[in-house]
Amino acid sequence: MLLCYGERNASGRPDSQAAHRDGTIGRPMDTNYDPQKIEAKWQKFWEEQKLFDADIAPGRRKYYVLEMLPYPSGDIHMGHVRNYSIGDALARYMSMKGFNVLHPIGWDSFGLPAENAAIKHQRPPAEFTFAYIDRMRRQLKRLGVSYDWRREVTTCAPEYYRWNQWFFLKMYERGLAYRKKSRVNWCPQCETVLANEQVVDGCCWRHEDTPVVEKDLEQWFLKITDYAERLLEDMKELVRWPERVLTMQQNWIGKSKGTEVGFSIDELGLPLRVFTTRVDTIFGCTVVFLAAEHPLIGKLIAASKEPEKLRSEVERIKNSSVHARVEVNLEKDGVATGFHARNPYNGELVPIWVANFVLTEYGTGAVMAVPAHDQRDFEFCTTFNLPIRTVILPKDGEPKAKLEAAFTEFGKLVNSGPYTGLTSERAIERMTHDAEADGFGKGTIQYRIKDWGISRQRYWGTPIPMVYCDACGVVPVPASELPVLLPADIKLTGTGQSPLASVGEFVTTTCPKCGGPARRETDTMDTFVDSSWYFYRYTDPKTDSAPISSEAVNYWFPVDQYIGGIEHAILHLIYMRFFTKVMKDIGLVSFSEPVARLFTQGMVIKDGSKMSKSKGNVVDPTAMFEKYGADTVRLYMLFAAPPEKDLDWSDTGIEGASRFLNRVYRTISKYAENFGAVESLLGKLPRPAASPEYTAEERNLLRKAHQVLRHVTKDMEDRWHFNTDIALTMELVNELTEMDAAISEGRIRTEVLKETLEILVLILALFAPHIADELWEGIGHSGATLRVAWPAYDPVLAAEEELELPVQVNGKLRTRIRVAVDASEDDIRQFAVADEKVAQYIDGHQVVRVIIVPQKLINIVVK
RNA sequence: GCGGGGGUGGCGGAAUUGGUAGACGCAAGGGACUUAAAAUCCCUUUUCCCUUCCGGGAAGUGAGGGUUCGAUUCCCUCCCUCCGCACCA
Repeated sequence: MLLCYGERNASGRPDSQAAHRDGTIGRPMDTNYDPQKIEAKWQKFWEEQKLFDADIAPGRRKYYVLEMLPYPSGDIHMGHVRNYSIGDALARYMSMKGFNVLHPIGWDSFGLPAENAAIKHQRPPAEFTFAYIDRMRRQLKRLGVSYDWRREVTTCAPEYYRWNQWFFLKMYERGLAYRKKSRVNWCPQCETVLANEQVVDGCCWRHEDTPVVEKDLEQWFLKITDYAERLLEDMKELVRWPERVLTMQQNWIGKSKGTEVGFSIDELGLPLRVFTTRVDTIFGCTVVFLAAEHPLIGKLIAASKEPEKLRSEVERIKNSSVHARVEVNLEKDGVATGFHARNPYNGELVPIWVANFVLTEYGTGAVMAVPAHDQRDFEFCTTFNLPIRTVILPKDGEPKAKLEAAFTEFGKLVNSGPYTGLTSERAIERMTHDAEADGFGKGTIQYRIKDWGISRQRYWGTPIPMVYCDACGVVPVPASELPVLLPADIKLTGTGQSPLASVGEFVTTTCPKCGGPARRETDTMDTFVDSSWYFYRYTDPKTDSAPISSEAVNYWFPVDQYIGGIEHAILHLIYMRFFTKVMKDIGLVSFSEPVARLFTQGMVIKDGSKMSKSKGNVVDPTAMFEKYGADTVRLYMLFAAPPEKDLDWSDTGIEGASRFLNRVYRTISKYAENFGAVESLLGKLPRPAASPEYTAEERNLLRKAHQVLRHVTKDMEDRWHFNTDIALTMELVNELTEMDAAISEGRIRTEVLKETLEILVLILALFAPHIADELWEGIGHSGATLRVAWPAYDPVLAAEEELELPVQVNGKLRTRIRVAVDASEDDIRQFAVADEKVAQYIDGHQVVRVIIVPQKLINIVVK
């Protein structure tokens, strides 16, 4: 039925694909749409053509599309399919626009699930991991995403993780990696430590029902706090990031400006510093609170008249303190220490209490309590009958006779010695200044963010490249000796001990400094280290003299578009920014922010909740590929909702997507005869002078086609509402169906039909690339659509000639009139008033005003 | 409590700068084709009301108010819902 490439070659046109050895390329279209056959055919062709291989091409505009790399859990899920379908539509569009597109993928392949599976089945984690990677790679290839597979990065490979170790050593050199004993969050399920970012509502981020417990352990930390200010400051560059993500990061960093004030413990003559953002309220301070873990507590107990009693009381507070809490609202609790603190502003002595809501890690671990102007202090002092003194009045208003809650707003100072009468704003300034002048305090900035604890007592991660020597202490492994390899033979027990500690040949080593006997560090790194820089490695995954190659990074960076789930808003996306800043400081890169634009897609949900094994509502993508083909699954993913919103999976919805592709296939295969010799005018702007006069029917068809092309082009540039792009593509197919008679009877010339079908196929190439390539071949072209330049729409053809304008009388729609696009306002007015229906509504009334909005509507106002 | 989304037919969703509300798809109902079924094609489908088939009217985008010739869109008050943060001094 269709042309053969043989025929066309006979006419003298070159066609490299006709000789393709496979034998399926260049054959006529089948009558029926067979996605399995078509998708296999084109995936093979793409691979053989090295269609997605991207190389540095100086002078050519590049575009780096990045999607979050998957953890190899064994099977891809619908969230991946959605993420990668969005990325692929963009990558393909940018390729067709002529950009040199880098579109890589890799595996976030260290981590707990593989280790847990390994313990269960008594097989090495590497075995699971590599088997799963193979399986998921096949699944992703089945999806047909335009990845440059030569650039695949696997984070658990020594060639990759050695550079994690290298970064660690660089940070250690600069004092950014350090070890300290600290209270850590421990997940009894994971049998390891969690970063603060990984604790959600007091529970583990992976085990929502498992409360985190606390342990004191020697841990390695990365000093992200040194970068807190820059992480905030550089957000100015992130203009193309979702506001939501920036806000979440801002809250996480939690900058607050305040004053540190030196109180002193009167009985012991010890200094006691507190941090406050409201130094203007300090004359209302009636108590000082300590956290139960405050470093001075020991001394207080020792000096106490009743040390045992105080010790047990403090122990009680510790147990009820905010650390252990899982539920949201904790009763205020505390105990008086019997000691007193002297307020340096007025010399007053106030009692020192230990309170359960005071955090050790924030500020100085001690706070001045101003019950009249802080709600928490108010609640505490009310409970324990401590004095409350008002020192701030509302700027315009009387104080309440009886306080029912703290007045926490700014106001005017009273009862505040020399500062009485000042506004809060002025007082904060003056009082901080005076403290600095007198040396008992200073203005400071506090951050909520804490250093990033990266030690994990697990096996399947990057070994931390440090050595403990009895003579030299803690010694870094020299960079020349990297990687410190993860031993392959190991028995995993899951007891909570670092598994590496039981591997004698790993632990026993010599000191790099003195050559004496030494032990290796047996903790491994948090896997978020791996994902903090993997997207640099893609640009030159084989380079082995440095983590990155400057030439490659300079060409490909920044990442033009990063696409992934919102769940990484503060974890991965803040670590990644931190790493880049460190890389800048050590001279590896010249910029501060790696990602120019971020897009966070919505989740795929079913029956109202996120797909999960426990809920039993998981839809397996590979089963869908088998049933409908990858193109249908992609099309449905993009059609069912705009990409930033959650997407409801519907079994009948995907049927609709499948029906549509079948319909497109049928429609095109029906018309696509004899196209070989015909040249369309697509993309030729302006149309050549000799181009044909179109009939009304031809104009209608071309108008619709170019309007759809216009919409899709504009949408791809910014808005990404693929659902509307696909809806319009459906409208175009509907239009073709409606014009079936005109086409069959030859009233639409072949070049017009061909142009329309070309537009249809090239748009489809973004969302359903396999069928698009098949149809592209079917209508007389050769090769992949990816190599076809994205066609420019013709604004003249897309323009409407006649409009249907709604006519309103007093804002109510009464009729519609058809007018030429260029009709004058006078003409339109006359038309409208002359209309029979309109006349009914204005008869007997006075026309007050006639509003004509060009191209939009007419509104006649009557009285 | 604070911060940020969102609320449109039976369902997913359109309406991009204030200008025809419900595009497109799903589901449902009816019809054609078929021995039959599947597939496909055609028609109907916001609600209510009037009407003898033609056709016509009113209401309608969470609720109430405001601005405007005109509001899903802008402003105010409130309700619901989702997400993030949450004793951070």
